[in-house]
Amino acid sequence: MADVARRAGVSAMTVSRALKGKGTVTPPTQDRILKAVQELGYVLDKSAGALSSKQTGFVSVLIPSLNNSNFSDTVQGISEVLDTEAMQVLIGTTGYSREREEAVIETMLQRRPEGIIVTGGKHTPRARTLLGQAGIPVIETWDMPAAPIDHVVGFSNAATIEDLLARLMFRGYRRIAFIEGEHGEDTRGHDRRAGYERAVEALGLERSCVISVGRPPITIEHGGGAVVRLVETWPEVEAVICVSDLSAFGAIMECHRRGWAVPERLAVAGFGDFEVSRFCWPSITTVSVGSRDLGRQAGRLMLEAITAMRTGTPLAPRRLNIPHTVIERDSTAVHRHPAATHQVA
Amino acid sequence: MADVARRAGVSAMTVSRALKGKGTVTPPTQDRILKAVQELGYVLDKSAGALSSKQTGFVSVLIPSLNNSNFSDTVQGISEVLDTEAMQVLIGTTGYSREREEAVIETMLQRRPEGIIVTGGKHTPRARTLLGQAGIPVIETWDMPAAPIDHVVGFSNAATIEDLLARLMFRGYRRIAFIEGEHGEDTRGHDRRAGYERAVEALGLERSCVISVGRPPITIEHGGGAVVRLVETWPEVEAVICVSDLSAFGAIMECHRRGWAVPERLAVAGFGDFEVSRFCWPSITTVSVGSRDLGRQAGRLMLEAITAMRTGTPLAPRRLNIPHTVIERDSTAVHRHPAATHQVA
DNA sequence: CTGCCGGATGGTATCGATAACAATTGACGG
DNA sequence: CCGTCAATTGTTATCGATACCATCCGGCAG
Repeated sequence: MADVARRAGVSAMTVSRALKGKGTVTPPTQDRILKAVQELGYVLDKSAGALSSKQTGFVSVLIPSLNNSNFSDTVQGISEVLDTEAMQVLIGTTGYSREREEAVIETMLQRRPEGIIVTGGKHTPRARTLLGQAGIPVIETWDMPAAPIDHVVGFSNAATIEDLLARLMFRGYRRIAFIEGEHGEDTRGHDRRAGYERAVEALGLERSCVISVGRPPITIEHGGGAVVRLVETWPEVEAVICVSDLSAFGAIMECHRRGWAVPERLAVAGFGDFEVSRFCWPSITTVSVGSRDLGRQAGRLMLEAITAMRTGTPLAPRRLNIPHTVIERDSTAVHRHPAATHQVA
Repeated sequence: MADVARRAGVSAMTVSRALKGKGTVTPPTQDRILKAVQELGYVLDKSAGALSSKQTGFVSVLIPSLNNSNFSDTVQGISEVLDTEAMQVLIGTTGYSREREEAVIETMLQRRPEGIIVTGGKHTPRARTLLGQAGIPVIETWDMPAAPIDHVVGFSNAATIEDLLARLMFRGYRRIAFIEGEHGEDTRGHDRRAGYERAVEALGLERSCVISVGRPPITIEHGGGAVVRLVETWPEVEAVICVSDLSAFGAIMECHRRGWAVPERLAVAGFGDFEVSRFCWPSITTVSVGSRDLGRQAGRLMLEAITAMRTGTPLAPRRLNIPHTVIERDSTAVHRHPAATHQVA
């Protein structure tokens, strides 16, 4: 930077001001500086800038996996918003493990992000401590924890499945099963299953039929395996809710393979409104939470919180409840009950 | 850090050494320091460390989109390897645009990454200059450019499609079409199409039938729309190669919807070996380049290059050609030609 | 004509860690 | 009992930019 300053005949301080558009620099000076920058091929060093200004321009985002389009959509939404303020997203993946999450949080904090967005509301005690003491805004997403660390932009996973199940019941389905991963790791999946159990009871359905397959993340393949076990175990089941659209898709494809008509023999619903669900044949009934938009909202809240933090007045914890929508499609389009008269989307 | 040093009764330098396991610190001293760190809840500041050591521990990775599992798999592979050396990946997305790429590169360089991995071998002139002058290892992936900037870990997109087309021909297909996005943006898609054209000519097929739909990225939906246009335009076509598995999937689902049997009425192949292709009904013939492994190899090369760079002896440009595999599945399983006798996987 | 004011620019200290080198310590052989 | 060496720890300068305050300048009111 000193080189640039010399060449432009100004001080380093003025170069710094010119480069970030802040402060006041006379147009001719500005031009001379930019020209010098150009000629020397100089590139600003933000690490150094971060050190002195204490503003790293980073926001950390932790997600279970990049390979799940729900989460990568959320990241995209966050990035979109943060880009407008020249903030950069530092992505970390936790592999659906709380221990990994703790480790990743620790690594991330060494980079001094100005805020951190995590997926889910369940964390190891140490992770909670780390986040709480970091002195930066924290946003938990994709969940609605009872005792948030700081801000929340999420929804109740249980509630989404309760609504979905109610909708299926309204359509006339009575024997409704649930396909999920084995417990312990994927807390959001666990919550959805809890919602299923609760709804089965509340709605007075006959009994709950749950098939657990594999360790999270539950894949397309798991869905296929699970639906076979389901039909063998409880042939009378009329519909099944899968913990995610991917498993629902796998289940449907396996049904095709075996000649089980969907939805006639078995109706299938998922969660997450993945792109594949909209265009699958048959299209898949699902719950949409607007992953991308969820990300945007989290991003906006984060910007606000960071601004507040810079001003010295931390933002009081916010709690944004993202609405979800049950999207009924062809995979649950058989009306088994006379009360069902709606047109299916 | 000074606080920690005081509490542990040592100098800051010793704390620094203790925290990074480098140098030599007596076990009791080490313990005292770690205890002090614990008690004070101190977290190392790597930005500051980066400034003085000139090692940021960052590697930038630029991909067109997070939403494409090929690319997110590659990132995952890269991360896996870099994690072992405590290097962090800074992801940037370019939205399939070279202009965006140029802008992202510029932003990234301000963070002083120790290496940068980009997708594709086509860049704006300025982007090339920036990368070339950055003084760090550069790896181009997912392509095999004639004039690489530095290292390459990739393959020829054209060659993959040539092989795929040859395989379809061997299976007896003669009238083979291609579905792609509109040109100009997705250079890899463009290369694949070029491979198609070349193969059609080389193999003496009747003529090339190309349907172009939408701006990249080509989605599932585009595939569905394109296949309809294809069948309307050239009813005699027997097989179609889609620029990616997603569009192939969309095409197949649309065929189901319209009662066009796959592969009997129309065989469909894709590119990329997405998870969806393996479990789709019918399973989709595709070309696999092992995205995750490609990432791992790029990661390993990057580590080597960074080590070499730190030693002061830049690594001579390497050129890793990643082998691809045509995976034949049910979506092209009709044998139209007596010569075809192989078992389909 | 004088003095004040605000916009533009420069000088200096500093952010938090680490590199490089200096100093200290203890062990061991002669 | 002393000198030497290696292991351990401390001291100082520095990385590159920016915050903060000082300075300079021209314009304008009185």
